Amino acid sequence: MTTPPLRKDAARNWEQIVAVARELVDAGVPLQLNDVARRVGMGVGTVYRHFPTTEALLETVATRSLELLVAHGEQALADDDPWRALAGFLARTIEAQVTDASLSAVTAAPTDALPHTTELKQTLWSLGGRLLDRARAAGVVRADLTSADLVPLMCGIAYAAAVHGGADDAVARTDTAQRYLTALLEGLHTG
Amino acid sequence: MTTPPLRKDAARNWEQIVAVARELVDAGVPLQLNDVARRVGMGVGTVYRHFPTTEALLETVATRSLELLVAHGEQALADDDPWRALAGFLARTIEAQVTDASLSAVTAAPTDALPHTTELKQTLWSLGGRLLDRARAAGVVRADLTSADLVPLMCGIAYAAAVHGGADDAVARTDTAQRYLTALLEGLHTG
Amino acid sequence: MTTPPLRKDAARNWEQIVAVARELVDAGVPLQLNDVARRVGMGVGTVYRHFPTTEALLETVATRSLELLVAHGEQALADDDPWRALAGFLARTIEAQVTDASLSAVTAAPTDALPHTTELKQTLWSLGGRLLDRARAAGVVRADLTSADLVPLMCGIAYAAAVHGGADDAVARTDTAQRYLTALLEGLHTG
Amino acid sequence: MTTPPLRKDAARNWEQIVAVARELVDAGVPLQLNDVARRVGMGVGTVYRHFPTTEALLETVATRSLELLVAHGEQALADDDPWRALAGFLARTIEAQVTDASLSAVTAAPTDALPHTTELKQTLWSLGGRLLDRARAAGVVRADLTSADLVPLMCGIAYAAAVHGGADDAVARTDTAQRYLTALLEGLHTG
DNA sequence: CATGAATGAGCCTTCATTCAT
DNA sequence: AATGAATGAAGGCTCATTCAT
Repeated sequence: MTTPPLRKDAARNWEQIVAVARELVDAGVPLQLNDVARRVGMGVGTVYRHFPTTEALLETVATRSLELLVAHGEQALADDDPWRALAGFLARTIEAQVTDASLSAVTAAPTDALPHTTELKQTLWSLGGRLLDRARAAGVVRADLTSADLVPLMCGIAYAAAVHGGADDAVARTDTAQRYLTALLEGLHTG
Repeated sequence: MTTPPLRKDAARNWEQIVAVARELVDAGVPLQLNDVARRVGMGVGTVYRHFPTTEALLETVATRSLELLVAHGEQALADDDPWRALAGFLARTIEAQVTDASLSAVTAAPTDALPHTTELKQTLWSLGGRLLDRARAAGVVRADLTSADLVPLMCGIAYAAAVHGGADDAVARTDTAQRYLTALLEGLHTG
Repeated sequence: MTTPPLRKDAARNWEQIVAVARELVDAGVPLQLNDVARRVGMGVGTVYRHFPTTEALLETVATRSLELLVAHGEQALADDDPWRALAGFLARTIEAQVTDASLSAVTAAPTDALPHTTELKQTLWSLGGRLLDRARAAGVVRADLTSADLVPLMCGIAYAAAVHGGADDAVARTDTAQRYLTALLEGLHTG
Repeated sequence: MTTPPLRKDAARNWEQIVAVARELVDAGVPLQLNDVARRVGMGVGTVYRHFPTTEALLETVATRSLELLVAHGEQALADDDPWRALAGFLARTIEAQVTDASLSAVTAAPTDALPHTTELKQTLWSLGGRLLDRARAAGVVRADLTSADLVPLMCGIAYAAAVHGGADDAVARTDTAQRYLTALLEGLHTG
């Protein structure tokens, strides 16, 4: 549910705004509501009506990625192998973070602008926690790793890949990030 | 050498500016040259004469930490145990990053304002590279880890600790960071 | 007659809008048509249809007070004692002004948005004028006081009480205003 | 002391800003810092440096009037006749309020932007209080009139004159105001 | 008739940088 | 060399009013 407003034309505007915002995010341009408005060719007020703050818009852009991750997390829980399930989930998370700049920003943010974002994040952390618990119960992961570490570690790896790779070349960044994740997982793996 | 200008009073001004900037950095306040000038009780022009940009001032604040790390890196090379030398060096690096906000910013920056900063960073990366090479030669570290990964990984861990711990409580952040480093080193260690 | 439109549902809308507006006025919140619409749960357009401007709505809110004052003025004319009649009328006027923020605004305004408001105000000034004329004819009031002074003086006293008393505490403001009126009347009284 | 900054050119700017602001105030145009800047032909920042808020500028414009009133109040204290002293002081106050729109605004404001304004206002109220006390001690004024009533009453009379006279024609407004003051004083006078 | 999305002028404020004194 | 006043682009946000649905 991405909660687009009801009226047909308003919905189209909403879509357009988000689309332009996504392009800007992908291009590494910091979101500015006035700027977005100008690019979409709408009045500032329209953009403000749909997204009262930059954060609200950014979170909306990040929503799709969050939802995909949630979907994957739920599938992962069906995996018999607790370690494979956890590792796969984390790999997907990293890939998404590195690919989608809005996701890394929203993930690292301590507070959210939209309730929906908070829900999604909580769902996601909870899925991660369950995957981690299963792994810990199976004795395949370091005992001192808690579910509160998952998000920071994923953010850290994505950040490391960004520092390594510069702003451009998402592919290279993805490779680097997966390499870092592999090393880290090696360190977290037990049994 | 931190390149203080020659004349006595100018040198005192320089020191004062850096001192105030360090306080601001430690307090988490973003550096603004006008702001610094007001707090030091000098004209903006004076501050601009010494530090043409915010980055120049920030790098100057970071210099001490960089120098200390270099010093430690050189000592580490004297250590007989290649793994212990590398691990110790990285531990110090992380601790410094978490403790000194200017350091993490300068370290992650792709470009430098001051030539001196570039030199220091290169020296430091080179020391890290040599420590890594020794460890690789001794077969105690994953072969796919290159010296270009060291900085990003350290930045990533510091970032992860920041995401975990929030802005306050440097002690808790340090603990977290060391825990993350331990896990990562476990993954990098071989033999 | 406060001119409510004819159709039943439209009339209900009209009532609701005015009711909410009165609450806002009483709470000291500046009227904004958008704001009112949101609070009433109607579209802006509906509110605009009924009240083309903020002033129109404000005047409508003030209408009840104006009508009550007119009623009192008519009763006052029946009083045998010209001075008591005038003084009583002014006391009521002041009380209303201090109590009802919409009234003071509408009273002091040089122009009106609604013809009905203009009528009411003229009726009221005319009543005041007749009360004043009677008093002057009886020689109980300063000769240099004209009917054109009545409104300004009442507005002035209400304003004075507001300056004295701050925004809150309508009771204290009423007391103050009556005290000021008493002093002024003492000055206006003759014979 | 109107505290103009020290440097020669800055002082000239300060003067120009205040001069333009005074014109705007006299013309009944609401002060806006950007607007003032444009009219003076300066950058916005310059105006903001001198006057951080609209209120600060308005109070600066009002300062001259406040100072003149203080001066008159001090002279009034030298008058042997307590009633004449008080009445004269109030007459001057009213005249200034009616003539200078900045003064009436600043006088009625519950809080001040500039400390200097607060000082001046307090000095003025204190002078008024002393004149009132003398009159009360001499038994020539109503006992229930306190020094806290002086300001509100003066503001009220000025407001009444404004309601009566409309925006233009300061002369007519002054006459009206003095007439109202006369009536009020008659009411306050005793003995 | 009712709705409420869209508009965009207009106001406010900050801050990096320059340059006259 | 030091000072700090001036600049003005840039960005943020609100709100009265219109008009397509």
